[in-house]
Amino acid sequence: MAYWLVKSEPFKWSWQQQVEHGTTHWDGVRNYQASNNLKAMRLGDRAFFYHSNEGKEIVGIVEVVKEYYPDPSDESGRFGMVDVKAVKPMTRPVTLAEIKADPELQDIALVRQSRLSVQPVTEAQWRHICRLGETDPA
DNA sequence: GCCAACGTTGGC
DNA sequence: GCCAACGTTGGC
Repeated sequence: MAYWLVKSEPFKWSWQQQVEHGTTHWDGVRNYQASNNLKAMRLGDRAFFYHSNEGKEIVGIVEVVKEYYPDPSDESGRFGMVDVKAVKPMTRPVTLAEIKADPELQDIALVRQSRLSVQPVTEAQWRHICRLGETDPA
């Protein structure tokens, strides 16, 4: 299984809304690198749900329940989306400041390529962040 | 609100 | 195919 991180501005789409809706389309991605990461997602992969701008912290974990397919909101037909479902919240949110300050997380895309909205996470990074968030990584 | 980083567009 | 202009993201 692979691990990922997806970003959302809580004003547009918050973790709370994700929990209330259960399964949702992760649509609206209009960046090739992010889209390629969506394409690489497989059923059962997990992703951290990160609040950008407001909060700047990882607040929960979602699971991929449908693989890449066309995004009907994209008129150009170039971009797709996946479906994700809320799995569980982080017991304790893990902030960007903590991640930046952690020597073991210096290579994470969140630090190195901050604008990318869909990012890969290594298994080591996944476990480390789960430990910081006092959350079972499984 | 500012600005750095970076992606995209379009003229040539 | 280059690159200047412009737009967007997102941290601060």
